[in-house]
Amino acid sequence: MSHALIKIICNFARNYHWDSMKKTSLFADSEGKRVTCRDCKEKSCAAAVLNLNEINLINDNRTETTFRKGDIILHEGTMISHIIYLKSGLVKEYIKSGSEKEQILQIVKKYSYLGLPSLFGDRVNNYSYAALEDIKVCYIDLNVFNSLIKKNGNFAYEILVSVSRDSLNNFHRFMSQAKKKTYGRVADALLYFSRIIYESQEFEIPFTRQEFAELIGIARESSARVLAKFKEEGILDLDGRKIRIIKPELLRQISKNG
Amino acid sequence: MSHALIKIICNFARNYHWDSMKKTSLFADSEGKRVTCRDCKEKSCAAAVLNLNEINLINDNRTETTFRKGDIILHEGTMISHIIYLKSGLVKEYIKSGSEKEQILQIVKKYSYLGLPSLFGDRVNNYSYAALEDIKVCYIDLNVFNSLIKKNGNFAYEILVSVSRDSLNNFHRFMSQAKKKTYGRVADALLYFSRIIYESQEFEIPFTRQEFAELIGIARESSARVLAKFKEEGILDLDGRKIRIIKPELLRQISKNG
DNA sequence: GAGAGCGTGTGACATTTATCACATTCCTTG
DNA sequence: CAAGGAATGTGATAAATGTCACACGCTCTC
Repeated sequence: MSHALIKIICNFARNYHWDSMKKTSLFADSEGKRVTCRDCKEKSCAAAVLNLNEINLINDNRTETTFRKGDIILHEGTMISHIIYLKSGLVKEYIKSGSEKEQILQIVKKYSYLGLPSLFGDRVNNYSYAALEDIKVCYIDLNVFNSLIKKNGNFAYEILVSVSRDSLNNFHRFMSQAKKKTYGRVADALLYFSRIIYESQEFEIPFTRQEFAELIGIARESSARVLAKFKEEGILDLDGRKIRIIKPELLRQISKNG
Repeated sequence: MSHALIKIICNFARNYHWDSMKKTSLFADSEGKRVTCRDCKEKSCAAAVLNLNEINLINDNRTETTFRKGDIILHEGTMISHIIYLKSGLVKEYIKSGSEKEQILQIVKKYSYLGLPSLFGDRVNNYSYAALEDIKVCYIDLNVFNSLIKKNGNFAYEILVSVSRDSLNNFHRFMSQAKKKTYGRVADALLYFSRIIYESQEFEIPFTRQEFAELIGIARESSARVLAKFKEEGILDLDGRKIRIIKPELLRQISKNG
């Protein structure tokens, strides 16, 4: 069965995406170890880290499901029972600090796992997750996932890459929040949405101004004022929740200066 | 050679420490896989994840060295050439934002690796490291370390645990900074030193007031005022850089309220 | 022991940012 | 379409925090 078309885990350099044959169809050689991705242009996609048996093992122990916008996927404090992989859509990670209003921590985009660090910690979900739009997720059996990590060092290595990258990203993002003033924070948030979340100069944030302000840790009114000033200065175009960044270099400048 | 006394990597639940026979003497059975730690009381220490061959491989490819207080261990921007493991002492992790004054990110204490997430990222050191006191470190060959991760899934899993735990810790710490006001930040910093770094109510911070203030992202004068107020309220005792926390529960209260 | 240099604490003031109040717009629902 | 409520923008004000200035005390050196 050389070069058979198979369901497979495709290393997308940054993360994995679990998909049906249709979306990430891959060719595998007779051992199922060397694969070629038809869709994915990432170089590291050329070699998958799982063999055919491992791939089948995962496919036999995963379920796929959908959530509607606003649905809660995970509650903080609950035990981790499955690995949850986000196939499509955006998810917000948040905590409810003492039954008050929620605190948004970050936005998770597709091709990411939800709460991976918690898995290797105390196995209790540290954060809650809710869908910002209609999403698709995969539930993977915890034991299967863990045994794969322990049996297949290359797979473990790729997971390490994923966790490390998230760790560094979060570190940078929070550094910025902890050390910067209002203008720098807003600029950072806009660049974050533009470069990391939407990868576009133009996007529509899935938040009210209130939530947006809470995300970056300032007051609602302050965020409105800063956005208005950015618009006035021609840095961006503003239409409700639609934002178009016109002069990203100025935002970077503002971010740099704190 | 059943139960031979060997040099070994001992899983200290949170991290690893590399040590000579003298300090972490372990018994291993004939395969060298099951070990018992004589000193360490941690439960997870009962089973090491490396066999005798792997242990010897690492011991043959590591060097141990010391740094003096103030010495720079790693410069940001340089390529990662070795895994650096901190055997004893405190190290500060910092960045030099644009040749200006340095920005301290965190304190690293013994039994930690330096810059592990960077290793699995782009292999460039993201941060600089300098010794806050006289320290001992181990340099481990990068290829040996990586091949161990890929060949031994259990070892990889333990590294994953370590990276994940750091990631969660940092996340919590920066959350606190990003969302809290001056009093909450100072309280957090004091609890951080007391509980995580020194594990004691009484300690001497290795920083000037200026550096302390920069670490938590406030002005020097503000930190002095807050500390003075804490002293006035009987929350702590203050003598220069020596700090004795008298009422930790009040600090936790302040931290909680922002 | 005198002086320089650094780290530190504290008051006065300036700036930033949050809070409050309210008008306007937008969206939903009947 | 009308009405109500939520979301938003903006001015006035208060509170928090940074900045500046300066004095004190400690250490080091000559």
